[in-house]
Amino acid sequence: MLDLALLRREPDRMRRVAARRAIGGDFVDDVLAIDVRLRAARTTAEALQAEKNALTARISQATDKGAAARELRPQIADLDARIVAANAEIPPLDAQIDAILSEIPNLLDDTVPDGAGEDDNVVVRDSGPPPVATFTAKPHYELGEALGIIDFERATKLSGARFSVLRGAGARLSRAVVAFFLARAHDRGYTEIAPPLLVTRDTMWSTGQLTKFADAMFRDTDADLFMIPTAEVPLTALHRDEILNADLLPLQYTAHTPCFRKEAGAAGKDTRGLIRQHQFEKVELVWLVAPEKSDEALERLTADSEALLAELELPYRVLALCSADVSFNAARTYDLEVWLPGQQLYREISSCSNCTDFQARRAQIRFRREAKGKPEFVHTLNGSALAVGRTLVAILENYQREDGGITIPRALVPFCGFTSIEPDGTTR
RNA sequence: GGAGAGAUGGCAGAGUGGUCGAAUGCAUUCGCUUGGAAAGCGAACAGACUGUCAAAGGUCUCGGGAGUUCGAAUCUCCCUCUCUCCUCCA
Repeated sequence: MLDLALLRREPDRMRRVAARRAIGGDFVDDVLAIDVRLRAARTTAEALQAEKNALTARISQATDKGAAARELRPQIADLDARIVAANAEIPPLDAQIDAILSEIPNLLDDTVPDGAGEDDNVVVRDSGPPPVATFTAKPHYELGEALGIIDFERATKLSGARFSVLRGAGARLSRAVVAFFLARAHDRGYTEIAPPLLVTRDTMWSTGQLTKFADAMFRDTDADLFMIPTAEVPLTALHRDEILNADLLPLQYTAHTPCFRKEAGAAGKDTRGLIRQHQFEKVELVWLVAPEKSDEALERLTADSEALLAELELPYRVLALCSADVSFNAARTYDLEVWLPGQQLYREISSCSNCTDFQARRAQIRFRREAKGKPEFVHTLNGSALAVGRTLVAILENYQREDGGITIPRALVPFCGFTSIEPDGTTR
């Protein structure tokens, strides 16, 4: 949620952001026009109310309250009518502003490169050129099925398209990846959380997902609960409606959860393999920090995610998303992309964003610098560290052997207890 | 799913129609005291909006909404949530 006061103060700034994000900027003038009317209506109503309160106070102070009440009743009745009329104007105006404001995306950081789409994202660094293979690498879905560790056919039988069954070494490897990610997050100071996977509408709204993923979410309509599309939601909303002590900051949380997405807008895209599933696992990192620390926090959060790829010795690159590709909540985003030799392309495996005060304002997450200080909004950041399914994909494709077997990355061996998956699906 | 109890400021907890945004205690902050600290004493201490250079001031909020009344934390109705017991259950 954008700050209305900021919009009022610097409308041109929002107009520029709208242009850079390639969305229409009419809403700026719409909001400002409604805001003028709203404030006028409020002032009028409040002045009348103050008048009435003064009369009521006179009755309270009178010795003969009954007499005073009888005497002032006509005046009060007249004020009442005018107050009702003045107040009636407020809710519709309020609702109009809320409706517009809650659909406006976050401001963009000045460092975000201009661009019209994902092709304009800027590579800021990489782990070097992807290695040249000595044989033709296969895509992970062929490898997985041949090894008997991923079963797409039976998943479809159980649940339809975009689901998968992991089996044997595949399931074990996946679990090891999660354990590895969580262990590293712990080492780096994150507090592990095991959150609910179903959250209320309020929670979902508070982190900005209800707009962004509105059609993309699975939900139970009876209880009006939503299945989380990412652990960002419960982790960020953990301190919703709280005023934190400054010495608690920064808060660093991690969680391993399944994520559920309808992928309604992705019909026909990535239909093969583990890349785009209705249900996938992810380890998420979330920071709550003081505003002046969020730039630095984004670098550290990104570095924490990046270190996992480096330790797994997977080829990757880091992208600064361009203005048109930065998502609704974020002011600035780094994507981590991993090289997939089976498909000869880089693929997103993590997205690390600084959401500044945008989610904090929706979720009312504040902190106080001093005992008597005014509450301020925290800045929230989130990033994947990492997407588990896509990590599995990357491992299969990058660590495949010519005979169809898989070598386990060294860093993972202590977590899964085997060093390879043989062509027949057994482990060594 | 059945029955009952409850929801007040950071916490605990008073307050059943009128100077109540709210006693008191704890916590916190500042001052006095002290060589320093503790104790003691004094003071400050909810959030939002509006207003101002800054103030003063104004409006709203005692889970949420509607109502009764000149006036509601207090009375009425609806909703939500929490707790306890029973039932069920990993």
